Amino acid sequence: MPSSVRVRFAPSPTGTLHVGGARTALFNYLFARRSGGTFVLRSEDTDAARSSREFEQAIQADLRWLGLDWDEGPDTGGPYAPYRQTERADRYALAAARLIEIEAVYPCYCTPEELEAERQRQHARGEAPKYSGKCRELSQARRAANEAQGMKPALRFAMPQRDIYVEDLIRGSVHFPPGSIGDFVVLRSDSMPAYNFAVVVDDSDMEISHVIRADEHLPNTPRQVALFEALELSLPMFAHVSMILAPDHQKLSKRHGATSVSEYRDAGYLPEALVNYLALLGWSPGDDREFFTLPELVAAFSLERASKSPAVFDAEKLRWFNAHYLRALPAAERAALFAQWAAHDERLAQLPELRDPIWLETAAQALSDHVHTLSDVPRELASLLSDDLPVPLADDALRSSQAQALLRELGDIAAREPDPEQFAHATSKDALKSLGGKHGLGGRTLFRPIRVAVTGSEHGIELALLLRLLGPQRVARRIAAALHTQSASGQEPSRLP
RNA sequence: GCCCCCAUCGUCUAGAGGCCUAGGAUACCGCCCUUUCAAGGCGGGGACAGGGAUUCGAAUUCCCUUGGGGGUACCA
Repeated sequence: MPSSVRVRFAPSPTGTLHVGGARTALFNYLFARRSGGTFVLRSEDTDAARSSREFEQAIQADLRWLGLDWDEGPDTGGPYAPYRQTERADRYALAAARLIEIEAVYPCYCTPEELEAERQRQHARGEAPKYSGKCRELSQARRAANEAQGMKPALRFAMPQRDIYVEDLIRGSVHFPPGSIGDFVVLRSDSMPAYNFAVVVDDSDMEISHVIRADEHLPNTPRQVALFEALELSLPMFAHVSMILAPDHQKLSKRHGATSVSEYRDAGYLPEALVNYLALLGWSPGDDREFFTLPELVAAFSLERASKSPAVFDAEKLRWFNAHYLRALPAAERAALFAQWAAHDERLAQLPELRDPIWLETAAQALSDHVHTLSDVPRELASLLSDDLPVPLADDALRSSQAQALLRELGDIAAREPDPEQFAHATSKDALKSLGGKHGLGGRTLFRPIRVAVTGSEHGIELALLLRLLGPQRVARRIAAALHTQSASGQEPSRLP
């Protein structure tokens, strides 16, 4: 049997791509690629008030950034075009006509206000808020009268009163008892299809074999199943993956911080980190592997290993993945990214170092263990290079006469060797050690005063590398300033114990 | 309210009746490495929601309770 797997990701372009949507898209993509099937992108844009082409474009850009490409879609076209619901009105009209013909639907003249009032009443009485079905029994005369008045009815599906079973690949057989679902709208009064109807028509038209979507759609599925059956269409397989929750176990929303893919891109996350992290939310490979490229995910993926329980989005772990991928980047690639991010920062944009590829590669290498996201880059570079940032401390480390003598000599070297290469050579690790030997300093008593003098901080990257990145002029300036600050603080030089 | 789903360390998860004194990752803590901070290595604390039932034996099967989430729209 030719396994023609066809799956779809069907976002509604009413916002940017959410991490939850990205994960759903990823699972669909992986399933399609794994099985040699087709990945379809469909735009569910029937909510005219909230949908826009801008969002549609933005979602596509985010998917591409993640590395997820689709075989058929609104932009690429395909044998089942169009892939935008607003362009498929004729398909819905056809299916609606069929439903009218078999009397599976009826016109409903209730206004939104009436429906809302009805829900209120049901709520007050402690009943399940579902449509009463009152328009179901309207006489032909009544309907004709309403039409004559110019009332535009919605088309409502008469939900069959029987058991419905949804066979779910992840959850097994799910049973919905008769009477638990009210009649729902299929075609709105403006002739736009409602979600449950459009989905069924499209999934059938596009010969979707597997519907892989988030758990929140499971309660909708019996409606869709009823529609499939009323239209005598063959059912796709369903797979409802667990939802992604915020740390407070609520639905992930803006108030929890970044939720959209573009926010993570703008915050300096790498797509491979986000993909890797998202893949492991609600799915596991079954072994202890944790790092996966997209092709490796394709090879490892299966729906059987998708988990049923909801997953909390852990921004810390995503950061950890990102730091890992940043460190693993080839040096030249990392340097280019660092330069790109540094260029956004006005403090850094003018610095000549940022146009020196060798310098950049050295800096990117030195800083790579200190950077979790690319947005850390400007801050790290600025604290390295900006002249107004680190104020040299009057520090214990600078108090000893040996340390001050050492710094004076290092300052002389910096003044004497204006050429960066020569200076780097003169301040290599070995050179520093022998310099320290001359002054009776070694280990921390050697490195700490230099570090404090040139950065104002006790912590940072390896010292020889630091001096090389700062260059002779800065080093000379900062040592002079540090010695000045130290003597101005009124502390007499003291001998080391 | 009603319907549906879910339930292992704080978090992501492994675990398909004996391999579990419950494994890995993250986060946290300690040690090592080291000129410091990181990174890395090693180690530590930390979980089967509760109660019944089935079974020689249950994290694993069944039922109930509790808790969490979702749905109940002319949103998707």
